[in-house]
Parts: sequence; structure tokens; C-alpha cells
Amino acid sequence: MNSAANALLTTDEPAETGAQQIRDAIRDAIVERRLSPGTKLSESDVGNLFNVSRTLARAALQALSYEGLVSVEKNRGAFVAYPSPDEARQIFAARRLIEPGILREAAARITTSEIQHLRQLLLEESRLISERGQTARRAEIKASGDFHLTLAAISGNTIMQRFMEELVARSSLVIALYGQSTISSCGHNEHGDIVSAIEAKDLDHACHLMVHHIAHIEADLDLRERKGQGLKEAFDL
Amino acid sequence: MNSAANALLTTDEPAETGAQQIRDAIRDAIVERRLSPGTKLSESDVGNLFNVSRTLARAALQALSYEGLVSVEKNRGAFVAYPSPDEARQIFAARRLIEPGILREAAARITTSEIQHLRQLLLEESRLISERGQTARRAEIKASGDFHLTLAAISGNTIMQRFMEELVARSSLVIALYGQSTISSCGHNEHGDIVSAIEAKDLDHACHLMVHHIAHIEADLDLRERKGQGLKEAFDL
DNA sequence: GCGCAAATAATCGTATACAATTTGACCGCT
DNA sequence: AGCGGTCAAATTGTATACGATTATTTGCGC
Repeated sequence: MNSAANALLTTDEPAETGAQQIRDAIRDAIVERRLSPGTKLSESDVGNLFNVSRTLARAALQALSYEGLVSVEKNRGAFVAYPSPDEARQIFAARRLIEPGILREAAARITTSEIQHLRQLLLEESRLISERGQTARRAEIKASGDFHLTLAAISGNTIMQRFMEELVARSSLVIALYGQSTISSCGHNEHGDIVSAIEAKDLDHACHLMVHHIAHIEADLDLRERKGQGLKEAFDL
Repeated sequence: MNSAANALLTTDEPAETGAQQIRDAIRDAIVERRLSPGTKLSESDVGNLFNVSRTLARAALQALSYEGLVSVEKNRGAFVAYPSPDEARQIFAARRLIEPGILREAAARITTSEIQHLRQLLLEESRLISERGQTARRAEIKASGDFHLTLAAISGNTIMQRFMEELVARSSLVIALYGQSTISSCGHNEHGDIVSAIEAKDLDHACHLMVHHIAHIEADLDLRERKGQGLKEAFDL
């Protein structure tokens, strides 16, 4: 979840129960890549970090495991998910399958003010790209996902929106692991092209662009098995 | 989850931690309609029922809330989900969006033995339809969903498979609430037609049949607001 | 020095205990 | 009788406690 998508479609429930706050905080940390895949998330550590008991820490980690962002191994603990190349392929296959449909739904209902909102996002995004510094990089990662999430929000289907949130978050993990170029949104302004196609009411073209956009992101990955960040490979490479 | 889909694609983790067993038990009860929408699921009651502490009961309910099968209201408790008509529409919209894609993926990878497996399912399904008695009805409900879940399993994408599991389960809730005819699979053997189309490698036709099949299920619903519980929805909607 | 077993430490799984919140009831008042 | 307020019961939110499992280290024999 993010402020941009929230601005459009939110089921205001201001009272967040502790565990949810922790979950959101950790999720943000994972998506923004302040937590590397494979990092151990001990219940006690998480609890101490947020000044809550293990009960709440556990609940938060449990929640994140349902979203596929952390994997909990019985009697061993929770770790930031370390998606396998196969998992990565499935994530992008799912996005190719889902996003054109979302795009069509969104285009059918989109209002002029929502188009404006999208353009605003694009502006912000390109601003971040030109900026330098780690915080800008993190904001850029988030902004890049926000575009897809906002489209899902516009589609009006909260279920698909949630699916997309999961897929975008996990995509960030995959890119962190297997991405080659510094950032996925490399040069081409593909998001902008999609908005233009929507505006021109050329749905087929918009879907075409979307599918290729996802393919481009995936093409930037080097999906070869990394042995659990092995100490062996780290040296004989 | 179900035995049929499991038979095809399962990541055997034999050790199920208490909470998961409870979650599965409750989920089955909801999907098979032994628990009505809106039923209160108190943590203590659930715990006593399964002879575990509230901790595990709570974890199970929490898990089910992530799947949309129970709704937990802060400081009030957990209830079997009571999907609104709008939610119901979104569920079926999501299925129409997703299932054709899954079908295409599945058809591309399907083996002859898997086709045989599907036919077996259809046979079982029609056998249950002819049988009478409540246990047969429940088995029929499950079998009807198993067809869609098995297709998802064949598609080979575990992520989409999980999405489908959620959607099928929630569909069962919706049908329990808003269904008119006794059972959704009314007369027409639509599942069988889809398998035939897959076998004939006529993907476009298969997708067409699938979309209509979902539409038929939805058409059997009477999606009008029931003032059963939602005092909030009854007014602010 | 090297492997292997036992003790030790760390961490998770589950239960119980206590605090906070909500709900419903009782009781006096108008 | 109807209304409002206060209190008690029930239920959830969170923390702590203890047993079980896994990882690590120690110590011994070779």
C-alpha cells in the first residue's frame, strides 16, 4: 500500500492494531530494499525493535508470510523472502496475465481527474529518476510500483488491487535479487506511453504496451540460480 | 485446497503447525456451508472446540481473514464473512479476468494424463449431482470448485493457484448468501464442454465457454442487499 | 589438529495471565 | 413507562512464561 493508491481508493479504518503497523513498517523496509532477501527476522528482535512483545512481532511476520514477502520455516524462524528464479518467473507470468485485464477495466472507468492523477505520478517519478541519493532511489522504486497499483485502484476491484499489491511488492524483491541494471525503469518512459494510449482510448495498444513493459522488466533480470548467497561462490567467483 | 488439486501439485510439508490445521478445518466448514455467513467465531469458542489455546485460535482466524473468509472487527471479534453484493460482483469480475488466462496457460502445458484426471473429476462430479443427501451436496460444492482449482494447478503457476483458491472459496460464500437455484451447476455440463474444447485445442472457444460459465454462475445470484447484519452498510452505502 | 558427541545457548511453539474495550443489564430518576 | 447512567460480564489486545526444537559451542578421544 502507498499514499498514492490510498488517495484514490481507501476504506478508511484509522485504528490500526499494533501488529499491522509493524507489518507495514517491515513491508516498506523490504520493498524499499532496506532489508535484503534472506535476512533473518527473529521474533524477539522485531519485538524489541518496535518495543512490543513477541506476540505482535509474530503476528506481523505471519501476515507478511501470507503476502509472500517473508518465509517462515518451522522452528527456525522468519526470513525476508528469497524468491527462486522459478518463483520470479511465476510472479511476472502472473503480472502478464493480470495486468492487461486490470488495464482494460481501469480504462473503462477512468475519469479525467484520475488521468491527471496518473500524469502527476509520472511527473513525480521522472523527478525522482533525475535526483540522486539513496532516499531518491528508494522513493523511485516505490513510485514505479505506485503506477501499477494506481491503475489497479482505478479499476475499482479491491480484490485485484490486493493481488497487485502483493505482486508488485514481490517484484521489488525479485528485482533486488536478480536485477542487472541499476533501476528497472531504464530510460524509456513506458508508463507515460501507457497513459497516452489510455487517453487515446486505444485499449489494445495500451495492453500491448503493458505486456511489453512487464516483459522489459523481466528481461532485465539475470534469472540464474544463486546458491543461498553461498560463501563458497562469493570467493571462487 | 483440496485432495484433487493436491494430487497434482503439492509442496509436501507434512508437519502442519496446529494453527494451520484449525484454519483448514474452519475453511472447509465455511466452504461446505456448515458455517453460515455472519456467524460469530469467538476466539475462546474456537480454541475450546479444537482443544487449543486462544493463541492458536486467533492465529487461525487471522489467517482466514487474509483470505477474506472471515472478517475480524477490532475489539469485537471474528465473523464468517458476509460479502456484500458489491464484493460478490468483484469476486466474479476477478474470476472472469483471471480464469481465461489460467485456462490458456493450463491448455498449453496439459498432458494426456492430466486430461484424464480432469475427466475423472467430471465423472465424480456428476455422480455426486445424482446422489442425494446433505453430505453429497457438500461434496458437490467442493467438487465444483475443484475443477477450477485443478485447472489452476495444471497451469503451473502456484501464485495464480493461490489466488484461485481464494476466489473459489469466497465464491462459495457468495453463492451460499445470494444463490437462488439449489446448486450452481444447474443441468448444463459446462465443465465438460470446457475440457472438450481444451482437448480439441480450440483455446478461444474454451475461454469463451469459461467466461460464459462464470457468467452463468453469477446470473443465478440475486445480488440485492440483505439487511441481515450490516447496519453500517445498510445506511452509508 | 580433526572429527564427533554431549552440553549449552538461542529461538520458536503454545499456553496462560492480565489489561483494555465493548456489550448488555440493572437501577434510579424524571 | 421511558430515559440515562453506572456497573458487571464477556471478549479481545497484549505481554509474559514455560516447554520443545534447532543451532552452536565445548570437550574429549583419536
